[in-house]
Amino acid sequence: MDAQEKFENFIRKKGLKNTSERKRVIEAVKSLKGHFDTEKLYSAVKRLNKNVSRASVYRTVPLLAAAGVVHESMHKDGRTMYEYSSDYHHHDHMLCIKCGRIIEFEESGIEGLQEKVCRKHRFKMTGHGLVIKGICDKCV
Amino acid sequence: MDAQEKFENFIRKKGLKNTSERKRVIEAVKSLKGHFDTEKLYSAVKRLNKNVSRASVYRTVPLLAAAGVVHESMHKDGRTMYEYSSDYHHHDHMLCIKCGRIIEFEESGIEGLQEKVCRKHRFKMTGHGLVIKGICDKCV
DNA sequence: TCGTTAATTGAGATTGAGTATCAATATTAC
DNA sequence: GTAATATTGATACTCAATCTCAATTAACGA
Ligand SMILES: [Mn+2]
Ligand SMILES: [Mn+2]
Ligand SMILES: [Zn+2]
Ligand SMILES: [Zn+2]
Repeated sequence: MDAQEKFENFIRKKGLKNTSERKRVIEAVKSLKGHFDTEKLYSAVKRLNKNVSRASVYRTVPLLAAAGVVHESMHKDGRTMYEYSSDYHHHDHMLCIKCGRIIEFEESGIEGLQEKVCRKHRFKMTGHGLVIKGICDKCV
Repeated sequence: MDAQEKFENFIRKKGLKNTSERKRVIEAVKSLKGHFDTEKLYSAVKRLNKNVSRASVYRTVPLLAAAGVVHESMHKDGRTMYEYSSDYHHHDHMLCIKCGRIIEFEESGIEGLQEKVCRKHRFKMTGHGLVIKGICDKCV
């Protein structure tokens, strides 16, 4: 499903309004490759000559996350990083403390053990994030 | 090893100075139970009638982390949370999105799989953090 | 103990990401 | 089209975190 369409469904279900500003923010999201924070998204909006205020960009991001158009991926330098993927499926991240490179990985064994731990604590998981910090092979 | 002693060794190795302000910050760390951010630590310093400026408290925290006196545990509301433990051993966290409760857990299977993934990517892990978000048993 | 050197401190200014305000405007349902 | 309501944007504001720099202090060797 297309991002605009996905967001439209969400908006309708919530009784919100599908404004041109929100559409323009989604265009900017699509133009970005990789991981980004809200400030970077705001820059992308301006770069595309879309006129959306900083306030509205900041207000739109949580909606995009709730709609599943973007995914909160990790924290870097105290900022929440997001990522867009048309066909998202879950993964975790390694973060190189020297060059800042982000490596994505999947490990179903870890996912399974997380669920086991949650059952043990009667904890209803809604999301999780694993970040491994260290030094990547290019920085040794 | 005591926290003061541990920090002293670190300070000496780095050629820094063991000031009374730094000692007072460590006293404040010891007075805190559980997880805290830097602002909360600064409050604790004041509560103990220790006179250390905000700037120095903020400057000291990264040193404490580097010395292993405190451990960076997770991000909550965009803030880095730390924790002190005289006999620290690694654990991960569940965070209840309703009440804010933090549950600690250990799962050696996950630790092992992380190492496996790192070997696969030739990544030299220096640290990691897993946060599971969801709803705790008291909030169902 | 004294003096030299470099690290550290603190008060206050500054930065900057993120939020609040509120009148003007746009969207939706009917 | 109209009414009801959500949204926008310019701007002011908040507040954690950092920077500045003169004054202070720890460390160390003579
Ligand atoms: Mn990713
Ligand atoms: Mn903990
Ligand atoms: Zn690297
Ligand atoms: Zn709870």
